[in-house]
Amino acid sequence: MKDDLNREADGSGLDLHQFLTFRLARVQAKLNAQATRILREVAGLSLTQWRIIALIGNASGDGPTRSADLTRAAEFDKGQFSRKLKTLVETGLVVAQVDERDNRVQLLSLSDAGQALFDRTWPTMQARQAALRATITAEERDALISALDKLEAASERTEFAP
Amino acid sequence: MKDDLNREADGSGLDLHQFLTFRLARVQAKLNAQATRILREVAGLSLTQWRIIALIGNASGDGPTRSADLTRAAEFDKGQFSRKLKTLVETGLVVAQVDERDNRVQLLSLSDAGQALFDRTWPTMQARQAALRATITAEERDALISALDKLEAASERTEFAP
DNA sequence: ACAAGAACGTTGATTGGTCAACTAATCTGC
DNA sequence: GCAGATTAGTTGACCAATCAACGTTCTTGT
Repeated sequence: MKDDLNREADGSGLDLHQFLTFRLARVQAKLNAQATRILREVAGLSLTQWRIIALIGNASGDGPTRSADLTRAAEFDKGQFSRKLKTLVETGLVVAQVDERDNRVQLLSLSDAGQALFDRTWPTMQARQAALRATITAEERDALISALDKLEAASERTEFAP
Repeated sequence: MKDDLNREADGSGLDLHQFLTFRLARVQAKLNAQATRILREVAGLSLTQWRIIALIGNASGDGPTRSADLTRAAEFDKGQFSRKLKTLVETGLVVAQVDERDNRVQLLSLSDAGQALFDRTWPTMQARQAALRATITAEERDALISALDKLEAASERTEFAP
C-alpha cells in the first residue's frame, strides 16, 4: 500500500497520466503561467491584456482595426474582450473610436504608450516562442502541429458522446 | 485594407497563429469543452467533479486514498480540490473520513453511488481518449508526447525572461 | 520534552473563460 | 422604405484556476 501511494505520489503511475488531454492541459497551464510571469515582470500586464495589445499591434498594418475582426481571428470571447479592452482604454494604452461609417463598430489602435509597450514586449515574447520551438526537433514540431490539427478537428466532433 | 481585414478575419494570416502556445491553448480549450459536454450528458457532472471521482476511483485499489496524494499526483490545486470535494461529499458520491492515525488527513473513497457512476463513466471517457489517440498516427503520438515533455520542461525554466 | 518547522486542509480574493441576454445599429428582400 | 434578420458591443452570471493566509495537527532536532 505504501508502494502504491508512492506510485501515485510521484505522478507517473496514475492511469490519468496516460490521458492525452491531461498532459495537454498541464503543459498548457504551465506555459500560460510562464507567459504570465514574464509579462508581469517586463510589462506589468496580464496575459490577456497583452494578447489584446498584441492583436491590435499586429493587425494595425494600415489604420485602426475593428474589434470584431480581432475577436474572430483569435477566437477570443467578445465579452471578455470588451471588459479587458475597457481597462486598456482607461489606462491609455489603446485608443478606441467609433467608426463613422458604422456606428456599431469600434476602431482600435495603440496609443503612443501602447505602441511603445508593444515594441518593447513583442520581441521578448517572440524570443520566447523561438526558444520554445528550439527545444523540440523539427520532426517533433511538424508532428505536434499535425497532431494538434487532428485533435482540434476531433474535438469538434460529437460522435464520442454515446 | 479590405484584403488585410479578410486575411485576419479568416484566422490564418495573423502572426499570433504561428505561436505554438496559441495553438496549444485553443486545442486544449476545445478538448476541455468536449469533455465537459460529454460529462454533462452522461453523468451530469462538471469536468472537475469527474476528475476527482476518477482520481479516487482509480487510486482505490486498496482502501481509501489520501486527499494530498491525489492533489499531488494530479497537480491539482488543493484549494479547489477542497471545495469541489465538499460538493461531492454533500451529494453523497464520495465518502470522506478522518484518518485515525493522522487527524489532519482525509481518507477518501467512493460511495456505492459514486462507484456506480465511476464504473459507468470511466469506459466512456477511456473510449474518448482512445478515439482521440486514434485520430493521430503512432509517430505523431510519440512526437507529441516527447514534445510535450520538452515544452513542459521549458515552461519551468526562467531563462526566457530577460 | 519541547520549540521550530512542515504538512493537511479550509477559506478568501482575484483573474480567466464561457454562455446568454440585451441594446443599438445596419443590412436584406420585398 | 420598411419589417425582419444580422451584427457589434455591453453587461450579468457562473464556473475554473491560482495564490495567499490561516488554524490545526504531526514531525523533527536538540
